[in-house]
Amino acid sequence: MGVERAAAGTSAGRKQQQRSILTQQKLLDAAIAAFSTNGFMGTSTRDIAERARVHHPLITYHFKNKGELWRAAANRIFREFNISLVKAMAEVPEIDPKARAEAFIRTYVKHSFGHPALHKIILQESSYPSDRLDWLVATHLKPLYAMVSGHLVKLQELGIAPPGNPALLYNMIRVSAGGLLALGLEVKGTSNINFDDQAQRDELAEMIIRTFLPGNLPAQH
Amino acid sequence: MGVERAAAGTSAGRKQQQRSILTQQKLLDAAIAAFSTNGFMGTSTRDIAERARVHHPLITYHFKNKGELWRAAANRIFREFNISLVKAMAEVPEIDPKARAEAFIRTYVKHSFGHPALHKIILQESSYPSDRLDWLVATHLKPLYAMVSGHLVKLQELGIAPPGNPALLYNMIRVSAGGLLALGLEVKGTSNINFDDQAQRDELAEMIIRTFLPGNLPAQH
DNA sequence: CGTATTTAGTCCAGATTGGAAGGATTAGGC
DNA sequence: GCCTAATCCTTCCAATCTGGACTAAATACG
Repeated sequence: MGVERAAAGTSAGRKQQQRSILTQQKLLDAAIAAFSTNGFMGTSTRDIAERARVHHPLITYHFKNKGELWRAAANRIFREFNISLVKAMAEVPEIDPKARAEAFIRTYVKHSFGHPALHKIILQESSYPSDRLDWLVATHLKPLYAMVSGHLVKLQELGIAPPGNPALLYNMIRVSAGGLLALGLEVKGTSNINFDDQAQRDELAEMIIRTFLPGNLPAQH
Repeated sequence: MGVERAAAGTSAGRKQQQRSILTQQKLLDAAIAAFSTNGFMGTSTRDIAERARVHHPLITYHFKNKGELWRAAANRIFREFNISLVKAMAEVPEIDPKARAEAFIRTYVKHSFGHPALHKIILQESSYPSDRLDWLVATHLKPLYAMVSGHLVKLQELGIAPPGNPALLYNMIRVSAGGLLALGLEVKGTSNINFDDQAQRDELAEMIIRTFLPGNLPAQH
């Protein structure tokens, strides 16, 4: 997994050099930044190379072409997100569904701010049909929803989350965190909110929890 | 107001011809469609002209340049939205704040689906700083928020809307409607939701109301 | 030290860009 | 029904950018 060199299949030869994986990292960082602000079509390989301070034909060398680079970038974004998620969820007791949901939301919000590309890429690709969107949905988005869906329904049954179509609810929560982030610049201009401020980020997380998980766990006995 | 011909200032001459305003309309429609899916930079004037089935130099003639065309498009989007809003609010009794808020949300959702560009344009422009974003915020977004803000605080005081920073709440509501719409293609792929279905749109509106306006009006006496 | 891997440097053929210029056409006012 | 301003069509351009191919130099690994 991870970053794979796309050059000729020389699996028997020497091992990958250090500087190679370094430039790959630089290219991925740059690609994520560029793609998430300008979209796939709006980004040129030259722009990416420039951001990475690397000569642009190296993209071809390391990633075969622009499309593969995009996919590698998306993979990294979601891999990192999944790691965050797994780590956070491991710290919460299995038996308390509300606490788990809260931890999920806090992690989601926190990670989103640290890695805005997570949402921006999705938004960019959602604006028109493409193979990339199909791939994104099939590879990353659908599995994520599948993982969360069951828990969400359970929260609704317990009266913790508001009733209604769970898919709608899931997406409302998602955009409340990620969509707001994507609108960061606009929100900053329109109201007095500035998500550079850690306190305001925390406030958003708590607000989402308060709004979407208003109920309490029924008393045990 | 409205569409203004940007050609040489011949205010004393004849009046605007019918076919002129027709092509302007066609260009505006096409511009809105193009800009909202591909963003300002990702859209070429030729693309717009092609969609409008009009020769591309006519853009220069009617709107001076690409930037002015974008502004005219944005103006039309928001003008139409405001008209929808005013019309809907006129039908709700002034004294019932919850009913007014519900009507606002229903109108917002309904209009968003009929005119997806309203949100897509904002999202497109929010992804990086630009004069266009500044203009959008100052001209349309900030006034809208200023109009709503007071009412929202009142709803919170009445216990109808959840407590917390009203600006955050406002934006959460906004993206729950518009952001979901912008993600339409993705949501369709990920879950079983299809916003082409009127019933699912209504369900979204009701869900937003249920979630963001959970409280009831205190009994009068 | 040799060799496979990685990088630098060049080049390309084509497409696209926003916009200018000038002649043809149409419609509105008289 | 004409005359003229308003509108439209056609053509052109110069600049820039596109993704990617190709070769030679440089570098690090074994």
